[in-house]
Amino acid sequence: MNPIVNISQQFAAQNYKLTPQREAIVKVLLDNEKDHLSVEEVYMLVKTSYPHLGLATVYRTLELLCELHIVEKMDFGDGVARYDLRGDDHAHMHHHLICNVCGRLEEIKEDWLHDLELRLEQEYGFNVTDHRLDFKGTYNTCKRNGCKGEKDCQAVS
Amino acid sequence: MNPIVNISQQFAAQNYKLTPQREAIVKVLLDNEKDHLSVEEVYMLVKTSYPHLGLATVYRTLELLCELHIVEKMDFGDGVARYDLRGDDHAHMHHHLICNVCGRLEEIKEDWLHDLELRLEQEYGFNVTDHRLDFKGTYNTCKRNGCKGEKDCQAVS
DNA sequence: TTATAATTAGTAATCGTTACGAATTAAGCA
DNA sequence: TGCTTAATTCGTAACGATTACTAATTATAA
Repeated sequence: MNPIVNISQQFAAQNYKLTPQREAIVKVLLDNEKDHLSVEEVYMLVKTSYPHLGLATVYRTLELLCELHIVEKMDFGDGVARYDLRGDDHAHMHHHLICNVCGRLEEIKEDWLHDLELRLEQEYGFNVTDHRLDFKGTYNTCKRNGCKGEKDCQAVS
Repeated sequence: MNPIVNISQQFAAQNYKLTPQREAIVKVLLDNEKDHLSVEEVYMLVKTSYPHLGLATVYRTLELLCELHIVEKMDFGDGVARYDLRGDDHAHMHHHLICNVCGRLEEIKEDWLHDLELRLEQEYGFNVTDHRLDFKGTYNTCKRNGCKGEKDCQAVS
């Protein structure tokens, strides 16, 4: 199905309207599905198709999309929130590799935590609804061309 | 070894001084080893033993401790940075369970990611220097007593 | 059309964090 | 001991991301 139509229906189902502003924002997200855009980035991109749109609307819309589980808010500790369209499927198959050298961010869409989550249920009595798994490190290919060295003290444990 | 002495040596090794202010902050961290204190919390706590200490000093000291790998900065997406003393050992055995109902935060000190990190090295050519693994969910014991329901849209993927 | 509610725009306020300049303390050396 | 220099601290101003607020606009429904 046309993703815009699909999202429009999700809006309607919760008594929200897909206004032109909201649609423009959703389109930016769809056009940049591979990225994890910050609010500022969405704002810049959306301005090309909807110049008068306000920053606050971007914030509000992303929050709404988040509430509707259409996008996912994430925080890589760089001081800005980032948003990503959330496929219907891979809620639990969504991990990140963040390169210390070039800053590149790769997504891994495999379910690596299923067994661990079973174990949490059984051993800890903890029922997982959401998780987050990020790795920081260096690509071997990056190491070769002028490594800037590891940045200290990132807000990722 | 006395942890303060140990830390004092780590300071000296990098040509930093363990001033009374810094020592007071380290003591707060040692006294609350189980918690993940925010800057504000450290600030409040340290004021009982060192009333004149300034907030900026807390920020600067925690940053320094982070640089020396004595503490670890982390971000649970609640808008404030949190800090935790970093045992010499469990750099890779440090995961979190965050309860949706009561907000309780439990630490898991087992190395659950070793195999995955090997796989990243081999399959992705990615050498992990740091990682982060947080689970959100509910404790079964919590569910029974007045569940507040799942909070939407936390900045944890 | 008119009344009501939802949405938007623009901007002020908030809040965590960082930067800055002056004051204080410590260290090195004559 | 005094003097010089560097490190550290303090208080606060500045900053940047986000949120809150008010007026204006748009849609909805009687």
